[in-house]
Parts: sequence; C-alpha cells; structure tokens
Amino acid sequence: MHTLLLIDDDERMAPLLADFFTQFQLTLINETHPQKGLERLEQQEIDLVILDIMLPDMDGFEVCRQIRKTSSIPILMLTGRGDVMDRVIGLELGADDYLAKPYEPRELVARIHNILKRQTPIEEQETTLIKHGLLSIDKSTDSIIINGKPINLTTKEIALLYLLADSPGKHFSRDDILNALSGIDADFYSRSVDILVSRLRQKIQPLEYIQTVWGKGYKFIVNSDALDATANSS
Amino acid sequence: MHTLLLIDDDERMAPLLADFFTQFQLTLINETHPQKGLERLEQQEIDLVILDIMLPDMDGFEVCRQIRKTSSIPILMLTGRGDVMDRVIGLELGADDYLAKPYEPRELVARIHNILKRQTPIEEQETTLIKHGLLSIDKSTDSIIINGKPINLTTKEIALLYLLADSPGKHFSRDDILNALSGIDADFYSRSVDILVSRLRQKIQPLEYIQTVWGKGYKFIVNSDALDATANSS
DNA sequence: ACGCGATTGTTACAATTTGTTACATCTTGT
DNA sequence: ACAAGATGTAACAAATTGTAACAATCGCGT
Repeated sequence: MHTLLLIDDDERMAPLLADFFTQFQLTLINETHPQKGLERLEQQEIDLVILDIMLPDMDGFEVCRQIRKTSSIPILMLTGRGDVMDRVIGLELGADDYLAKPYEPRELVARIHNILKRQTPIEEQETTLIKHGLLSIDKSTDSIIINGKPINLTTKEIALLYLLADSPGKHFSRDDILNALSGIDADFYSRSVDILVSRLRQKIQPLEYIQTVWGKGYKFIVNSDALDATANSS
Repeated sequence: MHTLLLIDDDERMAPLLADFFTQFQLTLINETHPQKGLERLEQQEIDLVILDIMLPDMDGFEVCRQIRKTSSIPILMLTGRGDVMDRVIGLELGADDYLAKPYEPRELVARIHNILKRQTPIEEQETTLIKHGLLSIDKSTDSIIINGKPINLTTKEIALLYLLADSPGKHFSRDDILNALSGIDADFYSRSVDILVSRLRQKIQPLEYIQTVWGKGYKFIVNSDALDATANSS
C-alpha cells in the first residue's frame, strides 16, 4: 500500500481519484494549495507526489523545485496540454514523469506503478566512469582511453584493470587476481597473472599505474600521472 | 564556492539550475552560443564547464576540442541518451564525465562534486606527504624524491624509510625493524636489517638521515638537512 | 564443421630484490 | 693500545618478478 499526495486546486478530482485508487492499493491525499502541500510532505510519510502545473500563488515547477531542495521523492507532473516545453522543463527539474490533461485514470495508475517500480534502483546511475589523469575508463562501454587515444584491451586485461583501478592503493595478491578473473583458486603455481600484468602494462605505456608490491602482488596507484620511466642509472 | 559555465542553447534551463545550485555552493553562468562560451572561458575564472552536445553552429564535441587545445579544465558533457558513440568520442576528446538527458539535477550536482573533488589532489588531499629538507616522500604513490630527482627504492627500502621517517628521533631496534617489515620475530641472528639500512643509505646519498644508535639500532634524524658529506668540493 | 586470427597460458631465461657470509672498520671498556 | 663486540658493506646466493617465445585455446565468420 502506497500513499500519494496530489497537489491540485481542482477539488472535484481528488475524491473520484481516491476512490478509484483504492482498488490498486493506493491511498490518495489531496491538497489544493501548494504551500499546504509542501507542509503535508514534511508531516506525513508520502511515497509519491502528483503535481499539477497550474496552481494558485506558485506554479508546479516552483513546487517541484522546492521539493527537490530537500527530497528525492518521486514526482509525477500533470501538464496542461502535453506541452513539450513544460514536459522538458519538468523532467529537467527532477520530475519522474508527466501526464497530459485530460488523462485516463488508468493511465495515471499505470504511470504511478511504473515510477514506484523503478524506484528501487535509484542508485542505478553508473559510477562506471573512472578517470585518473590521462587514463579514462568507461566500464559501461569497456572503452579505455589514454591521452585521447582508445586502447584495445582484451577481456582479461580489462577485468584486471577494473579490479585494480576500482580500489586504488589496495594491493592484490596473485591469488586474489587469479580468483577474481578466472574464478579459479590457484591450486597450482602459475605465472599467468604476471604475464597478464606485463601485457597490460605494455598497452597502457607510458603510464605506470600498476605497481609491484614485492612478495605480495600488485596495486594501482593514483597520483602522478604520466610518471615516466624515471630512468635512473645506478 | 565554485563557478560553473553552462554552454547550452536552451535558455530555460539555466535559471532553474542556477537557483538549484546555490544551495550547493555552486554558481552557474550560462552561455547559449558556443563561441560566446569559449570567449567567456578566457575572460572569467571558471572551475568547470557543462557542455551540451546539441548546439548551434558548433557541436559540443567541437567545443570540447577547442577547450582542450588550451585548457585542462574539467568538462562534463550532456549527451542525448547515453549514446555509446557519444561517450567514447567524448572520452577521446578529454571530457571528464557525462550525463544523459534528461537527468536529475541532484545527479548533476553529485557528478560535479565528484569531478571537482578529484580535481584537487595536489593541494589539500595529502596526509601522506612527508617532507624533510631535500627529501620528499609521497606515501600514496610510494615516490621518494630527493632534491627534485625521483629515487628508485625497493619495497623493503620504502617500508624502512616510512617506518623511520614517520617517527623522527625515535630509535628502532633491529628486531623492531625486522618485525615491522617482514612480520617475523627474529628467532635467529640476522644481518639483513643492517644490509637494508646500508642499501637505503646508499640510495639517498648524500643525505644522512639515517643514524646509527650504537648498541640500539637506527633512527631518523630531522634537523640539519642535507647534512652533507659534501665536504669534498675542491 | 572448418580454418584463422586473437587471446590466454606455459616455459625458459634475464633482471631485480632480498638475504647470508665474510671480512674490514668502528666503538667501547680495559 | 688492545680485545671484544657491533656495525658497514662487498660478494655471493636464493627467491621473486619481467617478459620473450612458443603452445594451447577460444571466437567467430565462412
């Protein structure tokens, strides 16, 4: 059972909608004045706001903006006549959907359910872009770019880079790496990880992000970028 | 307080965003035309550029390329709808992040903060930087620099230097050192620590930070810096 | 199914790092 | 000054890592 707040100055709508909603496990509360609506939001546990654009004293956009200052609660806006402009502005402001008046109550319910359903993965927005100086990693497209130039990495190489670059500074043993990449617990001695590291290093030259931790494994270092092969003679 | 430049031909967005941004200590300036945007960038101190891809006369990619010719200022691009091509191209051009339209203003703020945060590593982020006269130690990257020149130290040598330099003046017994570095309680007599010290001393020549405490161990001394063996010039 | 190139793993050997021994040098107490 | 223990370090040895070269395997179009 979800609780919805309708902010609409047309008082005739609310009772009809509220009645209709009950069969869908939805409780509707109505406020006809924007200010009252905002207050109600703070007092009561609300799952979703339905917001008309035409309101007294303060239009729907402004209400939306007010709400978004303190909350990420889902907002569905009711626009005048499917005006494209309104729609765009509303979405940019952080509304989750819109519906043009006049609308079918069923359509409204459908959209409400839709919003509530996708509320779960609200964190979904990818943190898939890693960027350290000249190195850009876009995990969503598996594209690795160094200094503007795309680099071709193999599956394993990409996986290794993700593993290390996701936890800069942390060192991974060869077992850790082998396990993460192949799902295999190294039951025998193998140099495959060393080779993988070697090949990856060659491909991301001259960047030296992958550092050996002697006797331990490897780690990804963050700072100094194209730290060149500081050739220091003995 | 940071200053952002939005280059977007949709004039309606800017006021709304600008208002929303104020609560996050962000000032938004808007230019609707690419050329104007580039000029503004030269005239004013800007911390970050938000770049729409669809622009009149010159698309966002071209603007990004222009900016990158002279500046490494952070760029966040607003792409159509997460188009893979757009993202890759943007990365190649040196953009720092992306956001697909339509977006949540909060999401935009989050990404801006994210970029700005990783933009300031050199100034304020470090708690890991030790500096004594000509000797600089950056623990986050394990880089040791003497008189401007990077020195190649092995894992153990670095660990020893950290141990000693973290507690200047305090003396460490050979057991202390061996234990800290190898996790081994020296159950037998070994000179490995002496050798380690010897090698480290050679590498940080002519600096003599590591002092022998006769019958006790070693310690790191602070004051008189490049206290030289430089009594040698003719 | 087949072949072919790309990918991944193995082996072999070179280079680096670390530890041990041996001996020279230094410190301290007599 | 001398002896005895402590320290410095060169020289060698063992362990670890880097990587070239080859082999096995995977993917995929035909």
